[in-house]
Amino acid sequence: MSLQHAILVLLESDDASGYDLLKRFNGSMGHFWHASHQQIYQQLKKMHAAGLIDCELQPQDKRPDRKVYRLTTAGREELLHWLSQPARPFKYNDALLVKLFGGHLLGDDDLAAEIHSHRELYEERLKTFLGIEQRIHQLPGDEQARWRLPYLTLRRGILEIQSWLRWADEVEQALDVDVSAENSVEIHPTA
Amino acid sequence: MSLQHAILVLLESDDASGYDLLKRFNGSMGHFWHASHQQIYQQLKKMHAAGLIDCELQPQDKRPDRKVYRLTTAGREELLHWLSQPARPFKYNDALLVKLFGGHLLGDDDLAAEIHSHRELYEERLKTFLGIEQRIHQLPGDEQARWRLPYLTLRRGILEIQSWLRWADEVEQALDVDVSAENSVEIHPTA
DNA sequence: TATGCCATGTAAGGGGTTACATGATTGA
DNA sequence: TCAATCATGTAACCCCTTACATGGCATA
Repeated sequence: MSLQHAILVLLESDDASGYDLLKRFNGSMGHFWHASHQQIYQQLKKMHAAGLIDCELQPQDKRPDRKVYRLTTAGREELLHWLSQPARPFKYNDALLVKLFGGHLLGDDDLAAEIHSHRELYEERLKTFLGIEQRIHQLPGDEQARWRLPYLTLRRGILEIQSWLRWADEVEQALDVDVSAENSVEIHPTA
Repeated sequence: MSLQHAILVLLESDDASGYDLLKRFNGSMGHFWHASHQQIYQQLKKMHAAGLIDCELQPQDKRPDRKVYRLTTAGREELLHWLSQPARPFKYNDALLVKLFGGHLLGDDDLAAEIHSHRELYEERLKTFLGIEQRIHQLPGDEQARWRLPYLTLRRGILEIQSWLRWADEVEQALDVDVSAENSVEIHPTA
């Protein structure tokens, strides 16, 4: 039920098309909310039918038409109502940890390889987030003030990934895998 | 599709009823997998129909009968197959951060109060996890070895919460709310 | 020539949530 | 007496995923 409210939050700060929203879910909101394009288009349809958002068709030449959505009064009220209620605590459902939990059926190096590939994903994301943080720090003071709350959510993303990486270090130590040798197994086989 | 595999992992280490599984999802797996009792019973029915698990009925006096499930060969194969494939990266969908992101529609003290109530949840969980960690540390060496992988998942839970709490400190500083005065507003109003 | 971006959708099916339902025992 | 624990489920609904579908423009 919260994708709706995530969309309302985004539309409150700016009118947008489904495609715009998708990009924002992959961008400024990407570290704490995920949504696929199908989800978004379906949800927009429902919200429009429910009167929470208006739609204006913007024809473009050489491009498909854009349907630009805007909050209605009812949408704004729904958003304020949702904000006034306690947010539901987050539910973790992490397949990687299920795998590790049952990992005695696998070899330690298989587990280490899995951790390693996730690590690469997280390291890349961390770079992106730190880049965004840099850009926010370089904004003039009043602009920075406008980004105060999104900045705090970004900080969550950064601290989260850093903690994940520290955990991955622990795991790799525990699995006792020589990471530095990983790419040279065939060249320098253990004697 | 992964609840199924979480159940397979749990049944691999021990036969269990739906109710047992529920307790384990709230216990040793609680920090990385959540499942409701309806979800579990429905899933068990499907898995039984698919031949992944067997069921034995254990009558009890003064208690409802228990249906105890056990992996079949097909179930074990499915589990091994799933383990051999890369785990899907985790998807964050955190309503609290959506709220903070759109929090300019709310007052800073409302936001701080929300963070505060989540903090209480997390602090309690951290205590529980640290307690479990202590108990694992006090086990004899061979028992400790058996808990090696679940222990690593527990470490993830601990590091995760600690990083959340550090973030909450940052947020509370940024919101500039005097936390120590929170419970004494009526007694000592700001002059 | 192929990939990726722009921009929108539908349809089927699977998964998850909410509400409803039962009923005895034990401890505060 | 009230709530919690033990122990199971059904039914309706909503949400999300997967696959399918279109089609032009720009860049490598």
